[in-house]
Amino acid sequence: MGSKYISTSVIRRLPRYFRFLNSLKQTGMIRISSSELAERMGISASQIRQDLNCFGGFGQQGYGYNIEKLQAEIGKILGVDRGLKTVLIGAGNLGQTLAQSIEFEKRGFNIIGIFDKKEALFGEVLRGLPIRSADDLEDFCKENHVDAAILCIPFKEAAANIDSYVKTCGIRGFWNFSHYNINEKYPEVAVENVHFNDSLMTLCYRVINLDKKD
Amino acid sequence: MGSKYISTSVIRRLPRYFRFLNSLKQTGMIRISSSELAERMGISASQIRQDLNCFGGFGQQGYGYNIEKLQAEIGKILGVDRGLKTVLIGAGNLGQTLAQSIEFEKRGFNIIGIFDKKEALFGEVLRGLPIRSADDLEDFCKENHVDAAILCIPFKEAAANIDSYVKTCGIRGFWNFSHYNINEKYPEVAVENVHFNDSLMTLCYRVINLDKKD
DNA sequence: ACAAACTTGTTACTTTTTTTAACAAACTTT
DNA sequence: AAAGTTTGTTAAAAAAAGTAACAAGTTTGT
Repeated sequence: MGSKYISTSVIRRLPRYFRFLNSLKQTGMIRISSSELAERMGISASQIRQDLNCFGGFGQQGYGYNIEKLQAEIGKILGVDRGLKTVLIGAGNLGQTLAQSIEFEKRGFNIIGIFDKKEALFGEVLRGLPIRSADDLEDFCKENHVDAAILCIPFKEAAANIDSYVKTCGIRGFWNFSHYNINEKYPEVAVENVHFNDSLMTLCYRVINLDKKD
Repeated sequence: MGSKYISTSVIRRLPRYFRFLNSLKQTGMIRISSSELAERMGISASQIRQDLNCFGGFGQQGYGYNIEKLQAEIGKILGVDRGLKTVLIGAGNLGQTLAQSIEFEKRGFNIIGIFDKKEALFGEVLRGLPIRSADDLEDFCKENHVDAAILCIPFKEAAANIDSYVKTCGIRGFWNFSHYNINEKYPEVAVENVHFNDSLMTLCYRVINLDKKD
């Protein structure tokens, strides 16, 4: 199997290709060349060809790329149909909203359990799943293989429980909404951070300093 | 005023310094050297000194940095007390959750208006503010100077209204939860994207390819 | 069937960005 | 006043990202 290391910037462009090709597909277009795709996406043709080349050859000289096939290939690379077994940890305001509004199945995840500390929430149903006690998470993970977790809990909770999540529960991927730095302690797991506060502060800086742009 | 261009990586580290110094402050520590801060944060002392140096000298040779003062300085650089006048556009599931659960005032923003297309929502109160009709946004922006917008609307809505937001409303900063690429059309405004779907797909790829890490 | 026109996969090169190292100058402590 | 710290700053090194170029394979038109 291709075991080549792929740079972060390449990986981060894949979802955009995936989405873009999807919209092209819906217009009925059948094929596209790297240069036309490049122009439409506002990037360079070289970059597209080089990005794709990390994973293999999906086009044909003189023809270009079949849009549907290319999208399918990128989807396969990203693993959007893997249905990774996933638990939502923290069913507060944010956790509930994510559970209700995101199409996890189309992005490679399958939510199989929802957990919270707060007794008042136990039994409430979200996305067809009952909210369970966080105390039952370890047992749940022993009974069900769990690949990933969505972490919608405060920093302190994350810090206190990360050992359990990684070592006992065997979770290998985290969609992390807390500010706890998981990779510092466990560099071997996959982490995608979504740090609202940092993102906001960055935006604030940028608005204030618009004159310094570029 | 310092008009030097600051790289994105530097800016993105500032919020983390800000948060970290805050927690140190709360332990009662008064001063810290770049090398000790570096060790605690898991980065290099060189990098800290160089990052800070982009904005001026906040420490003292032989002494190090006064924690409270340094945090205050970084807060000032980020503009966390600017209270940028901000509207929330889109008060659906996500918009409501953000409005309710994020401390905007502590991150430099001041929410002064909430808008949505959906008539059923008009008048409902969020964060002490009534949800207004999206049709009134332009008028609202003419009466109130608006610096930034939180965009919790679908791609198509964003694409259809971005001209109004930028040109008519004069909004210069976007916290963008849609997939619409604002900077492609308006490179002159500040944008912070939060793309849940892309983030999820990236995580999926990473979990699947954990063996290729590093 | 053949030539002209395209377009990819791939390698090498260039540019930019990011990180690390080093050290004189300045302050603190004893 | 001397010894020990630690910064601000410049320069160098390393890493990453992006661009260009082209041989080889396809398609299209005649």
